[in-house]
Amino acid sequence: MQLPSHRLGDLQLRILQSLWDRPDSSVAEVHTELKPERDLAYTTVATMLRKMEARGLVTHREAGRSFLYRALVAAEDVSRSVGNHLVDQLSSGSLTEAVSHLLTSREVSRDELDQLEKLIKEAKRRAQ
Amino acid sequence: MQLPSHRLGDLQLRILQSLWDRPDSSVAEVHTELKPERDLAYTTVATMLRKMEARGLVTHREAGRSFLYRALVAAEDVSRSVGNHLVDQLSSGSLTEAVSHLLTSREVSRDELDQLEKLIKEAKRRAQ
DNA sequence: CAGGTAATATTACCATAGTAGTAAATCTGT
DNA sequence: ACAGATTTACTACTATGGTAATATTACCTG
Repeated sequence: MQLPSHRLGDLQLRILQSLWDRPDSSVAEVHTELKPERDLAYTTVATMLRKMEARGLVTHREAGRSFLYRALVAAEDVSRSVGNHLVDQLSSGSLTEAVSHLLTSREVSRDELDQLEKLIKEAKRRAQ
Repeated sequence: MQLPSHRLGDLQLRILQSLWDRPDSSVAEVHTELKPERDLAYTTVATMLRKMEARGLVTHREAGRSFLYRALVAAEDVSRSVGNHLVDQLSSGSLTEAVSHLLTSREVSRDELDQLEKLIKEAKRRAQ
């Protein structure tokens, strides 16, 4: 599953997330969900979905007079790709360096740090 | 320091990194450094630098007949911005979720995990 | 001084993300 | 049946990143 490698725009990613959450969404549903964060015209969402379909990112089926869209790329694949890209950008590929960047450049709560520690331990156990 | 924010292209970021590493580089020097990874024409680098200057990302001074470029944005600022953007994209802003994504979607060596653990402890101590 | 070389300046082109207006088709309530 | 609403289709435009060829200018060397 080599997802169409080149970069997804912010809007495209956001739309994908919406579709992962609620597959078989109509344009109206996606538009409504995005409404609070981005005040886009209805046709903007529709056009974007069309373009994304052309790129193989989503597909649709008809239901009555409206189209129900569904993501064609898996959330994990996109996450991995986005993450890898970022790690490459941020630190030429070093994961620890990337995380270090994140830790030092953000406010990280005590709670989050605990969670992170737990994550590492998890990963270690799994790596065993 | 509101860096002319988002969407630095890959090439632009790469050029910035080169300039952070070696300020006052000529076009030729940047070009030479990038040569192994990307086989770009000399003029491509020159044009990109010009465009980046127009965007306020870099500046130059003259030295003889050539220009010496220097980054105008700080590495930390760009790192933070890029990192924040990633965390937003990957997990709507949750750092731990983002790191979790990174950990599960990559091969992470035992050694890296140890380093990560150390990072967390560091951060905890600092947060005290 | 001539000719090569190295540097910048100008110009151009393509792809794609984002945005949206307008048109056409279709449904729906009164 | 007609008005309004919903929906897709088509078209278009801006911005930007990336890429580079060509033109011009300036310098250096024999």
